Amino acid sequence: MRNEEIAKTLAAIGSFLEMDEVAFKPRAYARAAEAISNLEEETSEIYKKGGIKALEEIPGVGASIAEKIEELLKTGKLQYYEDLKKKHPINVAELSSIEGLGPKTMQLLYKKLGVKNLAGLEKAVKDGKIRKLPRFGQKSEEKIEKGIEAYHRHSGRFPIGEVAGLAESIKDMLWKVPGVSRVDIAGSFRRRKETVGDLDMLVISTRPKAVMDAFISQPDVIEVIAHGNTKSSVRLKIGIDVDLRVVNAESYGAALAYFTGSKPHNVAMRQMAQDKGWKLNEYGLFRKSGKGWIGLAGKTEEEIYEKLGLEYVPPEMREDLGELDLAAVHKLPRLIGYKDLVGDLQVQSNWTDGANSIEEMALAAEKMGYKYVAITDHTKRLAMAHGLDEAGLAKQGVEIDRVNKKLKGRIKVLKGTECDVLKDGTLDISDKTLAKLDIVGVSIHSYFDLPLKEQTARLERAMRNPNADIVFHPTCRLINKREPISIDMDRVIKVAKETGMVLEIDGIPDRLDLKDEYIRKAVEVGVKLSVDSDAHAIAHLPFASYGLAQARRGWAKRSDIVNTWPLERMKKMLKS
DNA sequence: GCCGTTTTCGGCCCGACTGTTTTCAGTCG
Repeated sequence: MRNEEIAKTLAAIGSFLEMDEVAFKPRAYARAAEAISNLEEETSEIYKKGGIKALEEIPGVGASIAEKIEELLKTGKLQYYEDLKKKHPINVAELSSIEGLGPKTMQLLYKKLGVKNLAGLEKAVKDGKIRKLPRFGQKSEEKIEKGIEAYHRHSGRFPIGEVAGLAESIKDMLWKVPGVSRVDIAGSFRRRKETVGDLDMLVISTRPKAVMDAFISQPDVIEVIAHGNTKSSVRLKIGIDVDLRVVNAESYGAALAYFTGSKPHNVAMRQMAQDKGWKLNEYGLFRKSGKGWIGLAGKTEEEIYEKLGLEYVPPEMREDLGELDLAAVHKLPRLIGYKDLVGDLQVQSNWTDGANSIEEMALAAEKMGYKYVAITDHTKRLAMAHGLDEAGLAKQGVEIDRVNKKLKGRIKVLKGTECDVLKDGTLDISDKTLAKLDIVGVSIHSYFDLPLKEQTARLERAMRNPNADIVFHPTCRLINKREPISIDMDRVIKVAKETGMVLEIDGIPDRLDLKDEYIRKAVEVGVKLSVDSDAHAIAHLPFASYGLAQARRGWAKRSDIVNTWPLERMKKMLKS
């Protein structure tokens, strides 16, 4: 049983318990569900390795829930859950994906109208039955109807690179509204999570109404979900929701921290405030004084962290994954900066499937401020990309020599390749040819569905080739499109450590591969990484910044990323 | 049901918006 299914089951239990008005347990189950769905490793693997004790190590999972997970893993069923389902024959997982529908509403719809699932809900809406329920009216019914439409249109999260342009354009639009003196995009976007579910915008304005009106009348708005004085919420054509909050300057920092999240990070922060007898909310940090509260901080995020005795935590680290412990002792790692790259180690040219010539790519890389760029075209197995063979690589080398001569002193073009890893782990270019190149990236483009053991052995063999330097996009995933290959990443990291192999963070928005969690594992054991754009055209070179964001989310320092280093040092680091 | 540098009992984040109510419950983030 996969994590997703376990999480869904636990979440459903939480909802059932909420219907029964059980105290505190619903949140406990919801938290456990959240924790499971955020795990990178499969719970079944954790259980296989460490048994029930290992399950209890998962934050939010205690003895009781661990037992229930064990039952699910062993039997594929859970009696406790089955009993609850018998009591409430409601498809909670399905219905809870409808915006605005919580456990209490589901229960009411079931009791009064017999609604058990989405199909039943759609029928009830169609028959106009919902508006007649107590506490319901025409508007509530319409809201549910719109929720159903939205569900059919889009359910899921967007890769951050796909909405970045949109987010920035809304920000620009808000800036132009009279009275606005600051705009930020908060939420998971600010934390640079690989995908975002919605966008949270924050503004300071002397004229809130003007901002709200401008916001809800943007051309792309297809629905206004909420429209108040301090908060509005809209749904855009592409299916993403955008929230906007207007706050005053005095509490801007508190609001920015609050709406940046993550939720667990915020909860932990608030707990810290509470432990001091203080209160932290989106308006500021307060201490009690007689009947009222006195503000301690709120204008900036920095002063809130400081008052709580914490080092300032960069947004990318705010996931409650240990950063607050380090912040409390002022030992946060100094994360790699967004301007620290001096080269790009994966770039394709029009010698294979790229759009631009080697010289054009080199000049564009120079404009990015880089000192070097590796041309890494595909190799022969990738026929669809017109991959190069040994002779092709030799010919390309001559052209690179020519460009280097021309651009001498401006930028250095490195001879590289994105060499295909064949099914058995051998490379599809001869060692003799590879040995002549500056940089050999290896990557998998076929047989994505080999079993774990075989796939891991395949990549390991490629990594042990003495000419191989970097593993490009190691897990081969495409966000929202293709699952990562089944591979033992602990093993890959270990082999990288042993062989001096570099692992890549590919910055293409729907790759972001390695992902943050694996980056952190690699960084912890001292495996070196590269952050590349994987550009197939000049316009793609800035993709590296998405890779940098993930590097920061993986707590990488400048020293962990080889293409922040000067050329000679970087080359020395590479194998042979 | 979980959790712990005030711990193994007694706490558990908190406020805005909506729709339908005349004071609040439900949902969301």
